[in-house]
Amino acid sequence: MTHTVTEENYIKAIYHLQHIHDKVSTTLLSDEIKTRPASVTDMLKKLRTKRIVNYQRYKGFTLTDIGNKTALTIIRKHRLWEYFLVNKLGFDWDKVHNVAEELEHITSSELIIRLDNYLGFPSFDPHGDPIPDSKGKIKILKQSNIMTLPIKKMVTVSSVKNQSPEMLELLNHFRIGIGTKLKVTKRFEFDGSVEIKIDKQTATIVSKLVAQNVYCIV
Amino acid sequence: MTHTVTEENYIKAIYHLQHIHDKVSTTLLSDEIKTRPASVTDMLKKLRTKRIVNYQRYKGFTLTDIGNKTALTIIRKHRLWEYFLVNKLGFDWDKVHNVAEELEHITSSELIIRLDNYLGFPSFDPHGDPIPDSKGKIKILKQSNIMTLPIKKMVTVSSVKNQSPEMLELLNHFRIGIGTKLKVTKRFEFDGSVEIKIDKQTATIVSKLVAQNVYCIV
DNA sequence: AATATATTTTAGATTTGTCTAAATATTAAT
DNA sequence: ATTAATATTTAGACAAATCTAAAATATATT
Repeated sequence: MTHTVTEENYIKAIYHLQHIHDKVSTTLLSDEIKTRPASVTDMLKKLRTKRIVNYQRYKGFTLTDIGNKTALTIIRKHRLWEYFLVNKLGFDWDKVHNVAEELEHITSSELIIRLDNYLGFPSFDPHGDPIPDSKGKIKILKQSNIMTLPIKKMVTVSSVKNQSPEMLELLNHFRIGIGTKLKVTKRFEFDGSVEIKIDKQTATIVSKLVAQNVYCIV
Repeated sequence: MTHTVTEENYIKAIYHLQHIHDKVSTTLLSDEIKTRPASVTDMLKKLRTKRIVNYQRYKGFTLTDIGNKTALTIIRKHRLWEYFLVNKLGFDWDKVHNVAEELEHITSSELIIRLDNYLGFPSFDPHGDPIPDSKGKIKILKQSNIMTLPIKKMVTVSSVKNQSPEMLELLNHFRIGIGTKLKVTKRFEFDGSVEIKIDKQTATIVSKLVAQNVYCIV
């Protein structure tokens, strides 16, 4: 079964929303995709006939097993391309999302097999997000965000939740990236900000918002 | 100025036809693109308003300077991707066209600059076709096809004119590729076929049609 | 439970790129 | 130089994905 680029973008968006909200609504999806709710309804009907979503009018919708599998292959492609862009072409990790957004829709499956092999079968993309393998299987790490970390324990940054360009720019400025080692040295009750030492050296203070979004392996 | 994928395909097709026919007609283009002449007429009007073609109804059309430049950047992308697919991902040279056909429409110009750099600024793609540089400049080689080669002169295969999968499959079978060294040992008047020695070893006979399509540097 | 508010869906229109069939212009042939 | 054949364009329709405005349904409030 093949899908248009638009269909793939809907599938990916539904998958994404299902993992951050326990209920996905037409409005929520329309907001994510930047279309009108009426357009979402039209697309849901189309995806229903393709057996990608379970959908009944006024009763909400979820991805079917097929839909989930499809989403995972799109995400796999996206993250492999991100890995390629950063580790082979030397892009900054905060500049690759939009390009990968286009590359993920290239249809050749041989291309992805070869790309995966060329990259050495990576398990995580440059933002620390897991790359599904060819069967759609994902490696899950036990991670904690900086807010919940014990004091003075050395940890390794493993992923970033909010991946807006603004957030990534900020982290770049702090020299925080995937793999960076750091420890929490102090917490400030007043505003929730946290003092951290990066690579045992410079002490910096990051806001609560940043601390909540940066995840580490303990 | 940005273009849709469809527009880009038209631009590329016009460019291509202009280089193999001295006059390009609506029908010829419709045949190349596999659409109806009526659709071509519609698109020509659209491309005219975008200043990509000079077009007057019933009087034919040509690419403008802008159109030519646009075509060259698309071709540049196509051929860089072909180079990548063959030389980095290990695709066979006869299997890359369709994938490159998709990749050429990825819009990021930074991507192409970085890809070019990553590949070492190649001047020719895996079929021996020149890759326009970032300014659209093309390196031209003096080449002759096997039909016009002097007897017993050692030459190097530099490009293949007809790049249909069938032709490329045939050349693969003969172990003829870009860079292969060969010499003509005999010509047969009867059907125009030619005996060649590849890499000084095996003598093979190729048909007139093959001989006409394989170009070499003398 | 009745009403107000918010959400979702339908109906009908729009844009892009395509099509068919008919009309018009060009080229070739007698 | 007409006529015949061929090529091109117009007119009108269609599918995909979107939109607006109105209708239908669900949820929240009193």
